[in-house]
Amino acid sequence: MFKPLDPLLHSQLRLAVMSLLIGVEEAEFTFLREKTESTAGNLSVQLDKLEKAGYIGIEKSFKGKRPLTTCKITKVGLKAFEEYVENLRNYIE
Amino acid sequence: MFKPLDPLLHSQLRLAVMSLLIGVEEAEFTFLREKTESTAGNLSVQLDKLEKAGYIGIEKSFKGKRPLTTCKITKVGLKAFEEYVENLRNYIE
DNA sequence: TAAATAGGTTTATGATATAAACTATTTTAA
DNA sequence: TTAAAATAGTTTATATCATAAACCTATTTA
Repeated sequence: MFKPLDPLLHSQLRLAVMSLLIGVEEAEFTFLREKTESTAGNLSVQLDKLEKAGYIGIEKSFKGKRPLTTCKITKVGLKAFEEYVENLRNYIE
Repeated sequence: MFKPLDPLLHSQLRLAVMSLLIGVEEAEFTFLREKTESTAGNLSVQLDKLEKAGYIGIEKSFKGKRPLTTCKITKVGLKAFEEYVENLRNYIE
């Protein structure tokens, strides 16, 4: 009936990040920060967790002379997200 | 875009409880415990929080000689749940 | 060249979810 | 008839987590 909800995704900010990443090829740190209206510190921590779980990939490079962090959802992440949503539906429908 | 999710509802067990209470006139503690597969301690704590927020009403009585705790969703609780679900949709659709 | 901005990371803390331990009563088994 | 187990919870302890504050380094601007 109520399947457990992946604690990594059952978090407002991480869920928002995953939601954003599903719609795009890849996204920059600042883009995610603006869209989620989060602080940089919080976003940084949550991105780390998603990366460690293998849900997203993070690439660090430079845009001109400034550091650039680019995020991309992985197959594992996409699958986890879909399963989370599927499970969540039992709670809200 | 991403509206904040009511922290009181963005919790697996409390959400499950509210989900159950929406479907019924009222529900006993033991019913909720079985359906959610939670421990009694956890359930007790979460019911308290829902009650303190005014999302549910709790009545204590007796069934025969044994204590009986009965829970019921309130109008405030129903509205909060509906708003939560509405906000959540932005994250998962 | 001092101050502000950009693009983050690390650290501190307060809140939260959860289970373990506990209470009180009732039923069952020996 | 009393010891043990079950019922129906509550209280307490803990470990984790989300979050923002503080911090860092390089770059741009006044």
